[in-house]
Formats: sequence, C-alpha cells, structure tokens
Amino acid sequence: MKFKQSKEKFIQSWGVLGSNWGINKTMAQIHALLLISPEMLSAENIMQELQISRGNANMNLRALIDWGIVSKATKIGERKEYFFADKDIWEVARRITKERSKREIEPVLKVLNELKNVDAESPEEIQFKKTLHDLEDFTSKLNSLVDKFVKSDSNWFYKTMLKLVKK
Amino acid sequence: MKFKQSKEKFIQSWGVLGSNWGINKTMAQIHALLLISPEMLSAENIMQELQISRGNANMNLRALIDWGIVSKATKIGERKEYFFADKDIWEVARRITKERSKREIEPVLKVLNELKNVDAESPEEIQFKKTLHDLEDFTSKLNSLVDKFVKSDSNWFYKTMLKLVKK
DNA sequence: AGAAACTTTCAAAAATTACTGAAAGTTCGA
DNA sequence: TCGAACTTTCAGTAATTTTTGAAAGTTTCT
Repeated sequence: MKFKQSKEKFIQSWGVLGSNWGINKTMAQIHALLLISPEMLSAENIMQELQISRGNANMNLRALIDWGIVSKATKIGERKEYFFADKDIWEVARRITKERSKREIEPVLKVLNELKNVDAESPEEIQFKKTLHDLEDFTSKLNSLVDKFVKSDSNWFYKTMLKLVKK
Repeated sequence: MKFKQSKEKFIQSWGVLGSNWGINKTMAQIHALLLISPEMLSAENIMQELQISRGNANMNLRALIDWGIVSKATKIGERKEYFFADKDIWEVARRITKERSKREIEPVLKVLNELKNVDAESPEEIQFKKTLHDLEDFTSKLNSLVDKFVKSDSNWFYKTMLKLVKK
C-alpha cells in the first residue's frame, strides 16, 4: 500500500475511533494528522489536507489545545500560527483520561453522593439505595484507579500493565 | 428529597452518562430503571415510566439484551414478557467493557496492523511508522489489560484495584 | 492611523442519530 | 384455524450535532 493511501486510511480510522468515543470525527482526524506530521502544520495545511472549512478547523484545534494534546507555535518572522501534537502516546492517553474523568466520572460520583441519603423503607426504596451504594463503591474505586494513572509516570504505567498482564 | 424525585434524577443522570459514552440516552435510562427495580418490568411499564414509544422501548431493550446486561422472562400463566437487569455491578462493568473492547479496541488494532508494513524513507514516512508503532504498543497493552479484566472474577478486580490504589 | 495578514465567531445549512406509531408479524389457547 | 395478546419492524419525523463561510475581530507592520 502506498504511503498516501495508508495515511488516509489511518486518519479515517482515527476519526471513526473518535466518534465511538464521543470525540468528534474532525477533532480526531486533526489529531491523527498532527500525530504523524514531523513538521508543524498551519490551519491552511490542515484545512486542505482534511478538506474542511476554516471555522471547523479552528474550533476543533481549540478543543485539542483545550485537552492539552496539541499546541500552537509561530515560526520566527511569520505571523501565521502553526500547530503540533504531543507525540508521546502515553502522555496523550493520560491527558485524555484526565479530561474524560473530569467530565464523566466526577459528575456521576457527585449525583450518587447527592442521592444516597434517601430513606429506604419499601422494597423499591431498598433496591434503589442498594444500587446507589454499589455504583458508588464501583465508581469511586474506578475513579481512584484513573487518578492514579493520570498522576503516574510512563514507567509506572508500563510496569503495572506488565505485572497485571503477565501472570 | 422524595423517593420519586431521587429516582427521576438518577435515571436522568444515567442517561446523560450514557450519552457521553456513546450509549444512547434511552438505552441508559431503561438500564437505570431496571437496575433499581426490585421486580421485573413489562415493556408497558417501561414505556409509561420513561414516556417513550413502544418501538423505542423495544429497540433499546433488544440492545441491552444484546449487551448481556438485561434479560427477559415470562411470569407463569402470562403471555407478556418481563425484563430485568443483572444487579451485579461488577458483572455489568465486565460485559460493557467486553462489548466496547470488541467494537472499539479490536478494530483499531486491526487497522494498525494492516498499516504497519509501510515503507519508511522520507521524514514523513518515518514519523508515520513511528506513530503507528507507538500506538500499537500502547493499544495492545491496553487490550491485554482489558481482556484480563473481562475474564477475571469480581474478587480479582477488587483486589487489584486495592493493590494499585493503596500504595 | 491604515492596511494586510491572519484568527475567531456564529447564524444558518447539512448531516447524523434517535424516536414515533401504525402496520405487519408472531405465538398460543380454544 | 381463528383471534386475542402480544412483539417487531420501519418509513417518516423530530431532535441533536456538526460543519460551513462570510463577517467581525485582532495583531503587526509601515
């Protein structure tokens, strides 16, 4: 397969993956494109390569920067802004995990906590309370694990993976 | 807060959580409703409780059954089908993880594998190949970990969590 | 201050995804 | 075999999300 085709396939697949994960397709594709580019790219470059509008490029680049996995820089003597992605996959995974945890796990814990003081007398209420309790137990454990991962260094991650997977 | 309100809030929140995770809102809400119901519920019950159409209820119940986290049963002497959710949260997490891994991690590995034999001469190609390699390394480790989780029993999970989180 | 080079915004359009409800299909008892 | 009781399907509609592109905003240079 030729490079150009492979590259397109990769970008396309990353877009699909993104959609499945609630990340919009263009955002994932821009990220893919930047990940495999050895040089920084301008908004123009990205618009052309992915055939998207200026507004779309701008919005999704902003989102990527917000997530901390893409940065801007300017080249000396130029006005234009250039973009590049952090190439350290582990660091990328850490940041994505952190964002998603903040947006998704934490609000759940908050709700579970708010609700857990409900009275429990009828069978319905008892089952409700039990479910809340189990979910909170599970979610808070998951949250601790995620937190550990987010704060860890690359080594910890790989070592832990190995330890868990080996046995 | 009264039971009825708490229940509504819980179902509503679970729906939001679901949307964030690429699971449709109604599917998540039906699941929430069944999780907190001590008794089995008929399609009618669910339609009424969540104010949704018959078709919607049917489709999403089918999806939940497909994921293995809801089952049907009939009461003796009745034609109607009743639905209930597996109440074991750990088991539910395992099944969801399994489904999502099958649908999302495995295809990525497949694509990365297909592409990894690309020639690498120009800087562009070299960076591309490196990114593919790093992603494959990360993804296959993640996949092993997920697989371990999916095949584990509840005890393993809790023990591992504790071990990781404690230190 | 003015103009060029660029970035950001946002209302409207397009694309995607989810939902409805009536009609078709199925199952089972008499 | 019929009909009641139920379930499934699916074309059309509604809701949501994403994208466009032109206009407004900003920065920098002269």
